[in-house]
Amino acid sequence: MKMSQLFTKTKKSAPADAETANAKFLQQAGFVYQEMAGVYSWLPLGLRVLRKVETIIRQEMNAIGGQELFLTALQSKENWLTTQRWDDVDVLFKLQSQTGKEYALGPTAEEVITPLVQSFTHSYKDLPLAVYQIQTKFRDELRAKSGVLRGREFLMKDMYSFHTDRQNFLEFYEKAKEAYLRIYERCGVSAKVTESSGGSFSKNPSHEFQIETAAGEDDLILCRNCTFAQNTEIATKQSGEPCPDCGKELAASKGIEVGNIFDLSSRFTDAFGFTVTGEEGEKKTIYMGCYGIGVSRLVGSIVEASHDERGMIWPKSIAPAHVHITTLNAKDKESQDRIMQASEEVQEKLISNGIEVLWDERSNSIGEKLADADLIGIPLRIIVSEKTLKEGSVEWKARTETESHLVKFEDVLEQVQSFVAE
RNA sequence: CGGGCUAUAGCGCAGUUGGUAGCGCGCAUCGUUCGGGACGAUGAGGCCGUGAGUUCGAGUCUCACUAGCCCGACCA
Repeated sequence: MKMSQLFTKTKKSAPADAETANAKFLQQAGFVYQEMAGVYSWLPLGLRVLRKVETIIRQEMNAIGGQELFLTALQSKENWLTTQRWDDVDVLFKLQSQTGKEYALGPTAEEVITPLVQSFTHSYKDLPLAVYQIQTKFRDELRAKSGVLRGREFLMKDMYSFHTDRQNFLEFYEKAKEAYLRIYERCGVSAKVTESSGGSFSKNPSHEFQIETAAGEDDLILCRNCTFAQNTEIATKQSGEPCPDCGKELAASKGIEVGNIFDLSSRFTDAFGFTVTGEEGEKKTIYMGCYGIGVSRLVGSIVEASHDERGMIWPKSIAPAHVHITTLNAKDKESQDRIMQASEEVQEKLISNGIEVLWDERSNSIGEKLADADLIGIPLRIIVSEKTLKEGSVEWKARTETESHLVKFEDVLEQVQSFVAE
C-alpha cells in the first residue's frame, strides 16, 4: 500500500473537541471519520485494524463451535412485543415505514435469532448449538461519547448458544469465557474478568471483560499483579486491601467494558414458545447464553491502552500493516532514483513473503513523514535513505523503541519475519 | 434528559466601543530545501451553524432552534 495512493490524509492537529486518545488519534490519522455524534465511518487504515480484530474473533468463536451467520439489522416490532421489550428497552431505535408500520433497528439480536433457530430446531438432538454474527448495532444512547468507545452505531460480535440442559450451558459458558480472554490477549491487550453487577445477586452467571484505562466508564478494584478485578458496583474489596488471590495491594482504577457474557436462561425461548422434543417425547425447555464483544469499541480501547504523545502504538497482531517503509528524499535525482528503487525492492521482497507494508514514498519533508509514521503507529518503521543506502542497509526502529539501528538489505526479510512472528 | 462550553475557509483559530472578513496550516502553480510537520513568491477558497428580532447598519447585541464536545443521570 503506497501512502501517496491512500485517499485519506493525516492531519497536523487532532480535532479540537476530541479529548480521548482514540477520538484524537483515530481521526487525526484518518482511521475513522465522524459523521455524527457517536457515529463513525471506518476508512482504509482503520478498517484494516477492524478486520484483523474480526478475524481473531472469528477464529476463536469457530474454535468453540460457533457457526457464523449474518442477521438483519431491521427487526420486526412484533418480536419485540413478544418478548415485551418494545416499551422497556429505552435505547431501542424505532422507525416507521411510509405506511406507518413500525420496526426496530437492532441493538442486539435475541428477537431475531430465537425464532430463527426455533424454525430449524425441533429435537434435543439438534442441540447444543452456538451461532454468532459480526454486525452493526444501533443503540439510542442519550449521550454518545469518547470517540468510538460509546457510539449510537457500532460493530458488535454477538453469539447466542442454545442448550437443553443447564450443565451443558455452564460448560459452554466457561469455554466462551476462555475464548474471550484469548481474543483480548491475541489483540495485544489484557482484559480482566469481573462479575457483572446485574448477575451478582442472582444465580445466573454474568461476566464483563474490562480493559483498564482512564477513558473507561466503570470503576474497578483490581490487582495489577494477577487477574483479580471487581466492579465497584458490587465490589466486596476496597483499594489498599490485600488481593484475595495473590496478596498484593488492590488498586482503584477505571475500566472500559469490551465484552460481556451472560445467562439468558429461558427468558427468550419461553417468550417465543421455543421447546424441543426430548428423548421421552417430552417438551424440553431451552436455555440460552449470550456473548457480546464490541468490536469497534475494542479497537478504540486498544488505542486508549496503547499510545504515546505522538500517536498510536498498534500491537503487531492487529496493526494496519506490519511494516512502515519511509523513503527519504535525496539531494539529486540520480540518488533519489536509487533510493526509490532500493525501497521498492525491499517492499516487493516483503510483500511477496506475506508481509504487509505501508510504503511512504511521498516527496513530503522528512519531519512530516516521521511524524506520520509515529501517528499511524505501525509496529516497525524501516527508513531507506542516501545514508542507509551507503551502508547497504535500512534503518530499523520498532514503534515502541526510541533507538534505531541499521539492518543490511539481505537480512531485512528474515529479521522482519522474526519480528512479526514474535 | 438536566447542567456547562462551543459554532467564522478543508483543519486550528483571531475578529476591538456594532461600520461590511483576517491569520496559521492545508490546497494549486513555480522555485529553493531535505534526518523530526523547512522556506520564498503567486493564487484559489466564506450564506460568519439556521431562523427571527433590535438597528441607518449585525460575525459582533437579543431570542428561538440546530449541531458538536464535556459533567451528570441513563446504558435493555
